[in-house]
Amino acid sequence: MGGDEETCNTKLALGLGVGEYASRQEMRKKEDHPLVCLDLSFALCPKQEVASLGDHMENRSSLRAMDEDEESERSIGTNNKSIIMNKNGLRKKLRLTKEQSTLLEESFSRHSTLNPARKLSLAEQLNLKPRQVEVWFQNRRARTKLKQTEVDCDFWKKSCESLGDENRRLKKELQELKSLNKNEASPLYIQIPKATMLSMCPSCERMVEAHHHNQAAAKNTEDLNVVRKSNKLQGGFDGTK
DNA sequence: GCACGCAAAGCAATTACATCA
DNA sequence: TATGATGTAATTGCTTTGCGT
Repeated sequence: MGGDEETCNTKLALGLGVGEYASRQEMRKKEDHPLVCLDLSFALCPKQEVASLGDHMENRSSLRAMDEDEESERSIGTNNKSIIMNKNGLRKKLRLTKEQSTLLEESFSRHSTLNPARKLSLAEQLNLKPRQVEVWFQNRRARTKLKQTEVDCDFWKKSCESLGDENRRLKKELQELKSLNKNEASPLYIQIPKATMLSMCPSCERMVEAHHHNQAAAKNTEDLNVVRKSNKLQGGFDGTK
């Protein structure tokens, strides 16, 4: 963004936006008695900019977003990369096209993290801002993690249920043996087969014995950490941290 | 070698918009 | 048509990591 535009935005934000910015709900409340001056600040000074200006300029997240927005705002009017606002000055939410989603998914399946070069090239390819590509990957990683958590949760739930069943069965067996022992005083030695239950851990995809579940869980966490570390390393080789 | 500050990147939590039933 | 549920883009605030001084 050019220096002039930046100055303009800042002045508008301080003069008109800060203190006057309202959430959507507040906006709705105010619709009965709209303040004319608000429209200007909404249209020219997005929420995060107002917040960062109002709070503290050292907020790095906001500055990061601002930097990239400023960078891409150079292309305002030339394509659809700019922030689209509706008539109320509220940000219109982007919906990715099927093609964009497909390409992002393909890219994600190859590598779930981005390096700056890949981010830029994807953004260029998809006609999106680099920040939007970055956000998509972040949200995608979160979705993947959530899915995995659900799978893990399901697995442990089932494991818990079958362990309960096994426990009940063994208790019953013990009772039977005890009563048998009372009736027949003979010191008969019965070898009870070790209760073994094999199941597949969804995360590490190992066969684990039921009584080793806790150990497996610990190992599982370890494995995940190793994967995370190696991913980070790979990212590092790609040029990311 | 150690402490410090800074920037970049990632993540969790949350917000807010769009869509659908 | 209004409304609640759901999916997801976007924001915010924090932590971690690497690098220069």
